[in-house]
Amino acid sequence: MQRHKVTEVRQQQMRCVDCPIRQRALFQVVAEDYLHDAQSRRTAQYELRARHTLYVEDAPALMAYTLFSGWLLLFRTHSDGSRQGLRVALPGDFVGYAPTGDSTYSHGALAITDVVVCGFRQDDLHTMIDAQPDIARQITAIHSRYLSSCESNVLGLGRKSAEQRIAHALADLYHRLEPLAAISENGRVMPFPMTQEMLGELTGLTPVHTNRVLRKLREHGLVVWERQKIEVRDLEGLVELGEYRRSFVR
Amino acid sequence: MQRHKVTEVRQQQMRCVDCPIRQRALFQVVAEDYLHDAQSRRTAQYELRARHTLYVEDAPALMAYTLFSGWLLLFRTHSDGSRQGLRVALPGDFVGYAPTGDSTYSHGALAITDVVVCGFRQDDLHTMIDAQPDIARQITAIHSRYLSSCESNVLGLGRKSAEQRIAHALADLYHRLEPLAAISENGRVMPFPMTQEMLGELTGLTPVHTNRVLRKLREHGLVVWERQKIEVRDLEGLVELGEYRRSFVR
DNA sequence: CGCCTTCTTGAGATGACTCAATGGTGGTGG
DNA sequence: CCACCACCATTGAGTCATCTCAAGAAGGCG
Repeated sequence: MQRHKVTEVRQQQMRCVDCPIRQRALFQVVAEDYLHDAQSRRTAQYELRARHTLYVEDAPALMAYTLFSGWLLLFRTHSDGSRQGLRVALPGDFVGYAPTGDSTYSHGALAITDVVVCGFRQDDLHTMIDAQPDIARQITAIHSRYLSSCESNVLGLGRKSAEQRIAHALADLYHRLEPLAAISENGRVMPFPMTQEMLGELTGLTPVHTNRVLRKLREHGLVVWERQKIEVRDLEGLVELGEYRRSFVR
Repeated sequence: MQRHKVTEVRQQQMRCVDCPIRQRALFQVVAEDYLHDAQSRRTAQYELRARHTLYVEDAPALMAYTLFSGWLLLFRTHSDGSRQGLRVALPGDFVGYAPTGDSTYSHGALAITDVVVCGFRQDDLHTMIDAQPDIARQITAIHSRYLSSCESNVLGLGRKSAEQRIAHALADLYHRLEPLAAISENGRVMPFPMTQEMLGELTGLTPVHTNRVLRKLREHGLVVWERQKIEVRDLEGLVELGEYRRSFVR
């Protein structure tokens, strides 16, 4: 437990870019013709600046989003104002889905970097699900992965040391960034637009302790923190320390 | 983090009671005729004794289960052998679902009490989903609730004190037992078949500290622990301390 | 060029853990 | 029917991981 207060977050009116779906992360298995149908629905592309929120917890869940570019931090807020990170969403991820029309978001979503998303109205998604069982299967599959990843977080926060939790988080991001071709050629440097404070929110640590742990990881020759980047010196060691299981994320 | 070792768990061959579905917690919105179809599929009722596992993490997820009677503890195991509880499943809950045929269980399920479950083959569930979008919607709704509850656990383990976490867990169980008519008439006593050790697993605490926290809660006049029972003296206080939000569970 | 955010390090406090021992309680077998 | 045993709950004493408060250094941006 910790009571560290978090830097304030700005709210921003999203600018609608209003162009059709470019990517189909959500729709990989959907037939072309149906995808065409999806495009005719009121989906739209939005831009959001870093440090602004895409949606906030407990608000009516009107839209769900596929992330096109940038990173999002999904989080829950504690009564003392501190944030607990739940998951980092990367390009291709599908966030904010709610199963019924009257649901609220169970968490907030904060733009770590500038972000482009494709928004879907939940109503439309529900209609699509009823028409296309494939989509339903896909959404349950997505939810299962998130659930599994969330369970990993519970295990980590409940049982693992700070070092293990950070190692796990970094190994996770590395393995999820790899298929996005976001890792440098030699496989050592990954982009890391989060602050240490955010990494602490994700792993349940104070910024101060996060920093100390990163120093330890550097001293152990596992990773080196650089502004906006992390050099992974020993991926195997990171995976092993964090007890990262690849299968749990995607 | 804690390294406390957990008492060993027995494996048991499940006895198949081989009688048709009696309850339809999973199928509340499914048309009667389809339910009939479901009964013709190879669903079966099983009994499992307390302290035995229904399924273990990483095993191929062949079956999913609707819990008829008894309590289950869903958990993940840490490399040091300690267990982290994820959720207590109560009668009516649907557990062990996997979205694809080749998935493995992301967690284990341990019988807290003697238990009766109805087992479904995942293959059959998938077939049913494809035929009946309603079921898909229902499963996504169930998953969304579990996900939300899991997110609450992450928030709790990351940000809340031991007292708050235990208060949250007890408030949660109280509110979920109420609709099952499991609370005593005066609304004060709830059945509590878990050991303090298990409650500690669920809240990320050692048995010893769990005990101390329960003493504090008693001294504050919130709850009184009795063998197999908990007397809730101040439900409001419990909810407030644990920051329990009813909507997050069901 | 100066301010603001982020990172870094030190020193001390504290919540939760570990080890250890005692006391109930219910089940089981002689 | 009683005695024993296994499991669970309880309490004490000491340790350790992580937190808090505090201050300084290092970049980036207007």
